[in-house]
Amino acid sequence: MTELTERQKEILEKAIKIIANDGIQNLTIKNLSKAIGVTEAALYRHYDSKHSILLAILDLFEEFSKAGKSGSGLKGIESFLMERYDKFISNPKLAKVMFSEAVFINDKELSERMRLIIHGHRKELELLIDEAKSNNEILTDIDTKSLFRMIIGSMRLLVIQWCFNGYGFDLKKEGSVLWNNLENLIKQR
Amino acid sequence: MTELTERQKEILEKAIKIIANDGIQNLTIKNLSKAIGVTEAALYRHYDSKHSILLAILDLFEEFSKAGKSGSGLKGIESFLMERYDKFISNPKLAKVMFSEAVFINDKELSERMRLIIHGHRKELELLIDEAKSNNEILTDIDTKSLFRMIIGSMRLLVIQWCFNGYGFDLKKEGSVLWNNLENLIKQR
Amino acid sequence: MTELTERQKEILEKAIKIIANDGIQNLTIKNLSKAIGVTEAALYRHYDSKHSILLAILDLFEEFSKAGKSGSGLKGIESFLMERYDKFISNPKLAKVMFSEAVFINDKELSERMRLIIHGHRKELELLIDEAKSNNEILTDIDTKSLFRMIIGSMRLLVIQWCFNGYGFDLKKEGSVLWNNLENLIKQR
Amino acid sequence: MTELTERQKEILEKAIKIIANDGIQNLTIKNLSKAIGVTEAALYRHYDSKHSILLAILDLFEEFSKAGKSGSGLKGIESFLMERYDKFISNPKLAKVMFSEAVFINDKELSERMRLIIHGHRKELELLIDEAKSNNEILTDIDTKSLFRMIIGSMRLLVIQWCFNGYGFDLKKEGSVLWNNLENLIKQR
DNA sequence: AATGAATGAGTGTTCATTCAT
DNA sequence: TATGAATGAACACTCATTCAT
Repeated sequence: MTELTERQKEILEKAIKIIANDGIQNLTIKNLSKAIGVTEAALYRHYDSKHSILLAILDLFEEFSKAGKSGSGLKGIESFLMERYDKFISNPKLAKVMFSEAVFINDKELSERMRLIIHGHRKELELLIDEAKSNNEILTDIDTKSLFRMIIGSMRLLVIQWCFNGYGFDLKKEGSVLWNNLENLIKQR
Repeated sequence: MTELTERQKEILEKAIKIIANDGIQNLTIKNLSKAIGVTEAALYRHYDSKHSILLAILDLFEEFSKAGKSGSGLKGIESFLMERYDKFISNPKLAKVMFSEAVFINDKELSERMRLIIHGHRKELELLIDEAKSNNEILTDIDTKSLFRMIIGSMRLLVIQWCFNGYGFDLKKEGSVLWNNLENLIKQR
Repeated sequence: MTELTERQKEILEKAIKIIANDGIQNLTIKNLSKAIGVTEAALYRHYDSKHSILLAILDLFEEFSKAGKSGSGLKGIESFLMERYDKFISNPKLAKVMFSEAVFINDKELSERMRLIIHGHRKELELLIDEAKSNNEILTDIDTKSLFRMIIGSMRLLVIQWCFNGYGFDLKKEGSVLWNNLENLIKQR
Repeated sequence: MTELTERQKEILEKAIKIIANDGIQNLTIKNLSKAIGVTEAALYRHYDSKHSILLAILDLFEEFSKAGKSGSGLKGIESFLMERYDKFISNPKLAKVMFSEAVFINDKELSERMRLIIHGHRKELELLIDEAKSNNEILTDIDTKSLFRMIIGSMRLLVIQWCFNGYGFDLKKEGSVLWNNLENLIKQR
């Protein structure tokens, strides 16, 4: 919420990079300060603990994954997906960290916040799915939960594959193909 | 694949439990030995390093996720999924760890092995998908990659939800519903 | 209460020595482990924190200052004092630490326990003073609080002088002189 | 003895407060600057090190405990005590710090100066005691050292009790009672 | 097969202090 | 006069591992 200083932005960016590349276990104050090129003590001018750095990363998640609310129903689902692909492309490392839910597992406060963010996304998409059903745009005889799992599950797997392949393919294009195929399947014929 | 002693089995079981509940960061020799009820030094009688314990967990993964090869084509896909659900139910903690790919991220050897296991699964399922296409059991105008992402992606998300909900719903039943819905969508009409 | 191991005794002894000679501020795990001749980590086999080492020192205080209950009334007061002088002589460093109440000031738990120990001593001595009054052994027209302050205050100052003079005089002898003088003053004539 | 600026006075006052309340260990530049409401760096405009702040506190001690030289012999002793009680009441926190000799123990220069101040007081009072003896105002068969220990020891204990009780009783009144009682005991009859 | 004691490297964090602005 | 940013050393403590018993 509060404005971040340049140093704070740098700290978060480098921290995300470390987590994405080498795992949470390698996010140490020492590694982080080395990556930035200052001493360990210097970090504490900008964040008063490692924990607060992780909290700030979660703030970034939240900011990052705020929807643009463009469209409703079936169109809205597509926007939801495509917007997310765009965002992931704009910050691939952050995407990788976001999809490693285990990252925050060992801290009650962090994992709870992560849970809330994910929960928010689900509610948002389920709403769009129900809208699309009401509009008779998609099949109504498949339960919303299953549709959600297909849509988000396949997207998640695609993004994970992209991350673990070193971002080596065009996520947006593959994402479009995936969605077109899925859309055709669930569309009301 | 040498036989595991009782103690070794106990060590792996407790290690998996710790990772699943509290994250990799809390898998320390101290925590592990405490969970088992021996001294830290005692662990080294059974495994000669923490690294080799993690390797043994990956062996378990491999063992665990070996397919029973029952059926081909569409029937094979269903068996593949249902078998997996059964296995996850039989060892929920291991399931949780398996789906946290970030767990092994910070060790080249471990993450490479993990990658290979996942790759094996993909090849296996892609084969079944192509079979089903050849048999004209499922739509042929959807690319195999997309089908794979839908099938496995939705399954993964379902299992993750199950894990993070504390195994609080009937995974097999929900998995069946999910598959039936998806099967109906992709079946040749 | 629980038996101390040889190492634990050594740790406490060296810790007391450091506090007595160089102040609480110099009681660091590093200094302490160096004084003992082991690594810092080794200390944690024997006490699980610096805090618990300080608590153990307070246990020692308590043990140390338990009265032998020899005598009542005026005789009891003398015994109380002489026993204490004997104890201080038997462990001069501990005496020095005991008389630096500020040592534990910055820890709620420690300072509270210290307070209780001191309070116990006061009650004990006040009882003896009141007994001596009842027995008509000492003047009854001086309030007990004042008598307590004279007796214990002068003893404390003597011990402090002894400590800060490097234990350079005969505490027992000086203590006897002090007490004889004070006794003559307060005795019923 | 150069004049202190307002800021310097404030720094010393807050430093004394911190030492009195939370112990020397909590007198850090960070805590001190926070208490004053400036940055850590700002302190160094006014004192060039933590050490020199402590030295300045000792200057204050010296200033603080300079006798008014009102009276000689027995009257002088009373004045000595009552003046001190007045001063302690006027600056209770400083009193508390002054009676925690361990505060300066870990610095050769500081502890030596403290020793000298205390030594000065002793000489001063011993002079008065000897005067009172010469005047035949007090008993001459008690050695001066013992008298000193009774007078100063009991006063010290009273002040310490006052400090650790949160200054919760009337020090002057209790001090008068104590002295009257002691005076009656040692007066030539 | 297990223990108690130890270790060297590393953990997150705080210390007093400096320096450019 | 004061600040924000930095530093090197130290802080209490934990890590995986070793070794004699």
